[in-house]
Amino acid sequence: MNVKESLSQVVINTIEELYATTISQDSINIQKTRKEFEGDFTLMVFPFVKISKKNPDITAKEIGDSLKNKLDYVESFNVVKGFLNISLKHTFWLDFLQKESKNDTFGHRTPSENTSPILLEFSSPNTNKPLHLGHIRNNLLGDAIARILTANGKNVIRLNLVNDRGIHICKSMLMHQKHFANETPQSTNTKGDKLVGKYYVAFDKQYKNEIEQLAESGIPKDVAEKKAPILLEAQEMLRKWEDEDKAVRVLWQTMNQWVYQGFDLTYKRLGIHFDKTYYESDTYLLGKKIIEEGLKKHVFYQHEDGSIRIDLQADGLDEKILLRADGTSVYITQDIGNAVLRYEEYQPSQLVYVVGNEQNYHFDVLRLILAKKLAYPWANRLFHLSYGMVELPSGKMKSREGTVVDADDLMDEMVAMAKQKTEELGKTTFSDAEIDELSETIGLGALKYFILKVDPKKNILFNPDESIDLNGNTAPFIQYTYARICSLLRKSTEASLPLTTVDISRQDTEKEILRLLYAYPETIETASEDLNPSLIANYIYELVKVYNRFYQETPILKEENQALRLFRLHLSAFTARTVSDAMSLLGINMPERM
RNA sequence: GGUUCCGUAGCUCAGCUGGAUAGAGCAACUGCCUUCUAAGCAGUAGGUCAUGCGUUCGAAUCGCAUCGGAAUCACCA
Repeated sequence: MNVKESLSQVVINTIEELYATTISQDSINIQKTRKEFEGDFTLMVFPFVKISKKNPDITAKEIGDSLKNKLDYVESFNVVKGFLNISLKHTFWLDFLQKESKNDTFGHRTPSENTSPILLEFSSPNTNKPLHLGHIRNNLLGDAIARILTANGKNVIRLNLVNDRGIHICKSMLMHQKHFANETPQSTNTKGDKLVGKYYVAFDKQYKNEIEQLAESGIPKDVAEKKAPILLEAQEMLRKWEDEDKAVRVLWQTMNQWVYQGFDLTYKRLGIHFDKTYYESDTYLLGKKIIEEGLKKHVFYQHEDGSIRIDLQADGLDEKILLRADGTSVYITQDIGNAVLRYEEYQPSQLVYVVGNEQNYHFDVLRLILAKKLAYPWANRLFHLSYGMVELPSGKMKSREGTVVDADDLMDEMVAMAKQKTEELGKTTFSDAEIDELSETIGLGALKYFILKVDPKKNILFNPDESIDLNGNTAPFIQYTYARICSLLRKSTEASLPLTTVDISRQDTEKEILRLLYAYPETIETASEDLNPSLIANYIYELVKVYNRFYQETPILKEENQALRLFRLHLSAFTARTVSDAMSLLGINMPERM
């Protein structure tokens, strides 16, 4: 039981004794004392004044007296208006440091293998174009959430669903066949996904030209968009693919392999991996049977044009197509099938989808159909982790128009910036190889932190001209703090000596650091429950900021009192470990020197 | 038009299960390296928390309305 819990329990008992009223846990609000007041934790007593029928100050004092009596670690308290500020004995904090600084899994829950897993789908790329900054956000969020859930003791299975078939892939294939048939990644010395992406852009260019030409010959634009010869050819190619035409399938296999080889490099550099990868070409027929069964049960109905539909107007949504008139499936059909497949395969406690907020409506429909129409009792376990778009000053990124920030280019740029900065600062004690490794750690760290520190549901504005900062609330700032502590520990000859008794009752900054460290487990818990890595990032920043103030203002190795010196050393080591652990939950590495 | 999300300092963001005087970073200005790594620290300046009404002892936080922005309402994924 942690302090807040035991304080809460005693408050409940006290209110019962003093005022003969039973209150619930929910009505108790205890938080970290604000730094301008004295104390460690603060209880709001306003909710109890109606019960006590006394003014807030008297009520606070009565509760404070009781807490002090009943809990031996409560040192004192003060009352400011209706706020009861509770100070713990300094030995409480020393004990905490002593115990947890040796605990390698501080803040983590031990993983429970036997519980039903959480399925976490993320990334889910199309194979017709390379990954861009928007995909980076998706991948980083998915990866960080997987790590955070695991730290909170959950059994997480990372899923990727690769969209490897469809008209968009045919567009790239067609352009390759028509204009670039001799090209391979090797022959052009190009990353496979980049090469295929080039064809996709080329298709769009030709398509637009054809529409324009048709329009000039007097054909209305909306008709031209459907009749452009190049589009018809792509559609024909998709039909051949579905008929398993050998030549088309071979080309498709070949080009997808190119893309996968490219993606693998990008994933590897980002530090992303999956436990299982599904391919849409294997699963795209999945939902059809369920729809047909639903039709028999009159959950769905057949429209006069032959398509199968569902009317969701009673639930505030619209009519939705589930199967086309020709019997082929649409996206929602596949997702219904996928969800059922996954449920049957894993019996998950949750199915989380990391997908952009542009698909909010889609997931509303999906959950509604699964829950209300198909009556799957597990449908409420579906959770759409909806994140905001990454926008440029010019607006949304569009692959087809080439207005994207390419994932690989951005990583290169960040690493180059880190390297330049390192050289500017005159870090001369590193070998070339060490500089490269350090630049990778710093550059990628800066990128990841930049993305993950923002609340997932908010849009991110990325200005390529300003790029990503390396100062202030950034990963390099945090990494630097870590490296400085590592340096202290390397220099000290006492780092392995045990903590000894020391009076820290007046060490306010140190106690503030300890209070923050104490909050690490609950931070992981909240981030896990909310599926929100930004809570971890903000926590780290707060901790590091206070530590830096301490580092700057207070002698550590140079402290003459050995007991105090050891205390500060242990505190520093514990901070470094916790910061590093928290950063690892964001997938960010830490350098021991920088 | 319907639905959902967003609106906090010049810019980028914290703070939101209601709590004390709304915080950081960037940009600007001022100090601090003969002392543990200055990728740092301290300070100055910058706010009608979009607006209005309501609920409450207490509202940036909750509710309603209005205004602004985004997404979506596909036989695309």
